Amino acid sequence: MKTKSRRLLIELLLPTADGDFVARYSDTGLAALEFPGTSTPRPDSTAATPPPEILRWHCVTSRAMDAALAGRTPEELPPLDLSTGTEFQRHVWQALRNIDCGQTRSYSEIAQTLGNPNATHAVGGACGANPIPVQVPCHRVLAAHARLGGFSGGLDWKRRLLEREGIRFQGQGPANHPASKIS
DNA sequence: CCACGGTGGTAGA
DNA sequence: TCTACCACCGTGG
Repeated sequence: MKTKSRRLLIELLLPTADGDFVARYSDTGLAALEFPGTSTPRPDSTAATPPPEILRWHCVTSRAMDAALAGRTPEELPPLDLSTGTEFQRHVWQALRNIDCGQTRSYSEIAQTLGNPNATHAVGGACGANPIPVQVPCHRVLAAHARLGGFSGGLDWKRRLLEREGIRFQGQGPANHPASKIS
């Protein structure tokens, strides 16, 4: 394996009802997804014609986004290239993928799943480093007591995604709530 | 080594 | 309910 030949990053515009996302592909699959307005305003075209395979993946990604943004589980996903993260991060991302649509987990629950019950804060960091938001559902991770918690892409997006899935959450009270727990 | 987070929990105001 | 602080962890400088 020497030099990871994944420098091949092709950017493609991904129009949705919620705006134009930008998808980036490596030679092994979808490597990143960016919310509308954030970064790369133009996918650019200098990169000649993308390989047919990538165009096919992009098609799948497009359908997957339409479904996800509508609060449904995509029927098919393109191969995901999550090789960029550290091992810990990849474990977290994998755990995120195990959360079904409409369900949630807390940062500490994810930490427990990884067998590292005290790495809750680190889990938050890994979620923030998630290169493929929406499809790798980092938005389904809430803080303790179903509090909203944070979100790299902006809390407005997190709320929207959760609402589309019919998920209920507490107002983002900045403080903790020792009382009334949800069992 | 140090500082910083998408945290969690406690203790006081 | 909100702020202040501490404990814990993985990352990056």
